[in-house]
Amino acid sequence: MATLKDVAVLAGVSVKTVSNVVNGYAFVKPENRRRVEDALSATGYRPHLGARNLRRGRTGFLAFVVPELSIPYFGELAGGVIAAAQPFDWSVLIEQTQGDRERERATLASLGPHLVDGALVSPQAIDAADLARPGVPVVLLGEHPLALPLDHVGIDNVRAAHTAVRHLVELGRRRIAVVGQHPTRGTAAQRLAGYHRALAEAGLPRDEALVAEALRYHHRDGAEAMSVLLDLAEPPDAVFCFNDMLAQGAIRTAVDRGLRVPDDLAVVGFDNAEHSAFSVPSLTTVAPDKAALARAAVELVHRRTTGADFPPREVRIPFTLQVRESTAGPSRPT
Amino acid sequence: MATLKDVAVLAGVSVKTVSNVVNGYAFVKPENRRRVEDALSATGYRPHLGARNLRRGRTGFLAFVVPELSIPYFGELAGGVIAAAQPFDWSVLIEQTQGDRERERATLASLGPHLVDGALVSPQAIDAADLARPGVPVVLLGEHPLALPLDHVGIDNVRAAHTAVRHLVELGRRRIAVVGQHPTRGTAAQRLAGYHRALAEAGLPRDEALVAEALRYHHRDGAEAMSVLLDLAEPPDAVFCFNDMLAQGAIRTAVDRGLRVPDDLAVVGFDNAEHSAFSVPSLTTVAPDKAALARAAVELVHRRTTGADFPPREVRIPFTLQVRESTAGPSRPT
DNA sequence: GTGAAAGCGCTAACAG
DNA sequence: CTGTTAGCGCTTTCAC
Repeated sequence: MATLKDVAVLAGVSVKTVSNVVNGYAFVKPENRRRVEDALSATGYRPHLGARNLRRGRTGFLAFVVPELSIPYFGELAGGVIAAAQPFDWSVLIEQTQGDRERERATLASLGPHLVDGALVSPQAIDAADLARPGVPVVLLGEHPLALPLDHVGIDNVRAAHTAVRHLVELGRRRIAVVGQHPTRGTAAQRLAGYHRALAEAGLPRDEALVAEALRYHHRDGAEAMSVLLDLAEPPDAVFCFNDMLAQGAIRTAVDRGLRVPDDLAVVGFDNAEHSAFSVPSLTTVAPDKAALARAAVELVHRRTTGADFPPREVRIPFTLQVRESTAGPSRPT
Repeated sequence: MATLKDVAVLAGVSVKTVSNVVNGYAFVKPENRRRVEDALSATGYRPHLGARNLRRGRTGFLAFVVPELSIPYFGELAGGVIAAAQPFDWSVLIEQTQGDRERERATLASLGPHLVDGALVSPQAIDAADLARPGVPVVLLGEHPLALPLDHVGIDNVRAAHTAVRHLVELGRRRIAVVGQHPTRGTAAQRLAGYHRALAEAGLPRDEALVAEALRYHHRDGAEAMSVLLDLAEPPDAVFCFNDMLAQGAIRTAVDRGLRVPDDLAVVGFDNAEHSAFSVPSLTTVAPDKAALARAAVELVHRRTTGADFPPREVRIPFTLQVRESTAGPSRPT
């Protein structure tokens, strides 16, 4: 590979001049500029980003820490983050933690300024003590487990859950269950709060038996939780699941037991995975604006990396409730 | 951040000695080793990977070039690649091309040895002329568009398609359609060949009207293609889709038209997305061993980066046909 | 065993 | 406007 020096020798100028041309510095003698440009294309020169960044004191990388890329929501979000980071000349480094607290801790700890300029984190299991700042700006994306003074970009989870459950109430459902309660996940607590608020407003009693836990938020977890709920003496007539995979798993269990969705059981999900618009039945779900989420998070962490100093920001991204067949649809022909 | 030099000064030794300790060089005087280790933990030293790699002449990065991370198949694959790259101390750089030929070309061209040590590529639209080697080892993953002498890791697409279609034949289906034909995608041609072979073996006629194109392989494309197929004078009684999203979209259209799956229309997909085991009906699909795919590809590109010289390798990863409700299930109660 | 010094490819002072 | 030089943080000869 050609280096700056090679180009300089070929063009008969100094490295500085070549560097000036490469970096678009305006004041270069036209004659020299031409010769440099010729040499540039003759050698097929490409700057060594590592060396440039070493010199500039930046790394050129942004970390995106997620539980698993195989969860469609994070896949979609990651795509958005990569796209949003491009204008800032950032390459995105994706780190998977499997939602494991120890790995989240280790990952965060390893994220020094040597490796990345900043980080976007969707923490699952981590708690306050673990979030010792890794020395680079961190913006929490989606999850915000703690009342910590950290930048956060997300939707209003309490309000979103409230909207979802109120929708079920308005459809006349009385025994509304929830799937996805989680011991440490901050958004789970917030969504549960929104659920409780909606119940209270509707004058419906709380029933702890209707709150089902899920640890991994995959289809299987939703299916299993639903199974337990349907075994109750008084099974629910509706269920609000904390993500779409849980919801699809829940629907699967309901159908296996011969229930009709939404007639016997109405189901609401969360995240609006692409699939949910096409499933049978299609899934009513809370739809955050994922592209806006990614963009806002990248922009915020960028401002931090420029040294901007302001109090921790809480950025709220809009969401909508996508009403589909799993709550409002025609009962499917049999 | 502490540098090697800082540590050296604190420990009262030279940089070299510190470097030796950090890199696990055996012969360091115990006394010095202790002092260095103390200084190391006192300063919280972490090596600057960029600088190390600059010096070592490697980048520490592996590129993974995909159309879109929001496609669950690529999300799952990316997760596997990240995991498989870890043992080689590689961070994975994911590049999205949106399946666009120009962006694929540009991405490949930008992948110099300055940026990454190697690349894994799932090319969608690119053709021979564009695959001018970017100067680093490239391994094709999944797709292999051309009869080019390049390393390739994938499943036997002809055989996989043949297996899928034979399954439909054995169920007694006679008008078997295909969704996902594509002008440049190599795997599409291979899957079509497998389809034709299975038809021929069964003594079924070819009918060009039963071959539907799809450009983006999302749900919507499958839904639209299915719609056209169902409008035929003689609509199909089975359809083989080139990925699971197309298949789910096709099912959606069938259901919307009041057809029963699998009774009126049997559907087979490709990729075995996690979702397909839980959808209603669950989807019969070709299931490649994705973890093995990722592992084999990473290992192969690693061997290339060590300078190993051997003729282009073709690595075949096993697959299975997951038979589920969309072909063999009970007709769903109505 | 360890120190001094060179240099990976690049940019930023600083002269000129 | 352009050349020279130092140095980002690290590893690696090469002496000692």
